Amino acid sequence: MCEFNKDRNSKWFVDEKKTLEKSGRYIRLKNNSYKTVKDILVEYNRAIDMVGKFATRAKLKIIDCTILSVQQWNKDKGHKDPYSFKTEDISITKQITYLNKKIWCLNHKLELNKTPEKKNVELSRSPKGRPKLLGKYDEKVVDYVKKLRATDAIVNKQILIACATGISEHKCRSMLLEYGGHIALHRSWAESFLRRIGFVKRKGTKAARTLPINFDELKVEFLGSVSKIIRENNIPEELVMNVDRTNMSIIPCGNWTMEEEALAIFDVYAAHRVESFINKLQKAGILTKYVPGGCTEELQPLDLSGNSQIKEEVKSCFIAWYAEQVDTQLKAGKTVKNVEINLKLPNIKPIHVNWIFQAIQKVKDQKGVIRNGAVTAIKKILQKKYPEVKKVPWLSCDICKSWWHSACARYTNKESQIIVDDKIKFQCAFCVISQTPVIGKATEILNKKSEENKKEIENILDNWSNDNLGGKSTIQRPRFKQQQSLTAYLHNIPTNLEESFIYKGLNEDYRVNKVQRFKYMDSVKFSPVMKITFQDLDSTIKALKSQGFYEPVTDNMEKFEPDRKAKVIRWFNCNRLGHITRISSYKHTCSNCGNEEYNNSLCSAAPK
DNA sequence: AGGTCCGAATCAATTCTCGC
DNA sequence: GCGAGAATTGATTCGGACCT
Repeated sequence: MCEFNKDRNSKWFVDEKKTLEKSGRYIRLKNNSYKTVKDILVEYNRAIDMVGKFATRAKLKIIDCTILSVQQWNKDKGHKDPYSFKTEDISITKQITYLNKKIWCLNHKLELNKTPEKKNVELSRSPKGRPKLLGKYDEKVVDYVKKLRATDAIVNKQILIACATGISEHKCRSMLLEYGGHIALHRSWAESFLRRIGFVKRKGTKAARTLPINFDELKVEFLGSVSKIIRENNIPEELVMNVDRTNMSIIPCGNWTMEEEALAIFDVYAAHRVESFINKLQKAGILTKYVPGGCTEELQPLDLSGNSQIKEEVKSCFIAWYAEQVDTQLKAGKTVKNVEINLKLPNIKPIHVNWIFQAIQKVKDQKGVIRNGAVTAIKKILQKKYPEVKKVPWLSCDICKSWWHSACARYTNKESQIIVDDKIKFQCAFCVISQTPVIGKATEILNKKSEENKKEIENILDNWSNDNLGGKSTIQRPRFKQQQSLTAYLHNIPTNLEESFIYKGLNEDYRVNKVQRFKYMDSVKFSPVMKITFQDLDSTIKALKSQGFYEPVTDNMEKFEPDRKAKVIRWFNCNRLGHITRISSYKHTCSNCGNEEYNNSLCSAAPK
């Protein structure tokens, strides 16, 4: 707002000194030009700049200046001759009018530049829901994928995984599983990602082949030159040959140098049964065998093993290559949106051939591949014959070598897979019962039922119960170590017992070197397992034998695993061990007499 | 059978709301 | 300010359909 300013630095028209000299109340115009108006306008513009800079959402309007009469002011204050200020009034009115015009212009300008008013303004807040796997790099991947589609490039899950791996490798590789992080980019993640960003599947199309614009000219020229060559050189018709290349058979048909006879197994694809082909194989000393028609998928070992593995290997080669390309380009300073990878055949073909060689080399080293294929074939036939075993993973007992359905062993399919993959020791329920020290002791007790051994039984029971270490505590030798090891492990030791306490207690009977409590890797909490190092082998054996040590059954364990307690189950219907309803095909059996298809309620026999 | 795909269900990780 | 539970949203799993 513009008003008469009494500030002593003001350049406006108030001359305080003179008026104050006379009465201290009167005013008169000191400066009669527009110069001071220009100074005020500079200040207004500075204010507009400041507001625009720091208060972008503020609405600014400059209020115009009211006309003031010097005559009236001085008259009100009791001036003797207020009308002597008439000329000053005319001058000041002109100045104020000029200033107000300028203010009007400024206000009009502010109105035009004003940003449109936003309704329902949202304040920024943290995103809700589960955080994205790639965190802040997710946006980069979104940018890249959208850019790919914008340029009509193919977007699929493999490419997405590859590009996300590449970007992650460049930005923060330590978060990837292969570099010790926690992130593994799987197909399921890729699916979820594409769904999240609103991508749907479309049928891929190829650009239509278009003839060159000058095709007619080219055709005339080409045919003309061919006929010219034939004519000029007198080439007979039968010597005009057309040469082209086509797909090559995977099995080479000549130049083989095998000395001994070999066998090749083919499926009944027509090309494999051409007489000339068979003859060539025979000449090379290779016997042939055809998988019966309609059985290829059951009996072709390659289909059941190698082929899929090769494909997997090639696929992983592609992902690694693509990720590397993205990483390299980002390192070279390109932005995510500018990364371009040449997937055209001339570029990709030679690289692809290398991948195939790599894959074959890798699979070749896996000696079990073909054998597994054959096993799968047998399994398939079995599963057709016995549909109840379909899709149920099996576990082989390390001791008695019997096979158990994972469900019967009370493991989920996932757990079973881990047991198989990690070669974790599996003992069936029967073996666990017969092998555990507890049962061993119990059997020992039962065998001494006679009256004369009563005292001995009490002794065994007393020794067995060890209050100091907790009733459930057991001692075991690590199964992956050799027999001569001086170490043993105490299981189920309450976590409140300190190492020094155990050391002191054990040293009373055995020569112990060191007692060490294990801690969990993730939570750093105390584990109930303690490692004991004895001073000599005699002490070790003595300690182990005292707690019912049993011989290790496998010596190929790669890592220490605590004993898995097998859960023995019995199906209520057939009363057999190790079966559940879904799998059992046995008939109902009476739990009392053991007879099949006999109703318990009608059976009067004593329970067996 | 094995691979692929899809959608529903479920799990997981986070913020928001509300009562104390 | 704290904690329980609701709400929200991303990730993962699972089963069925389909194809070769």
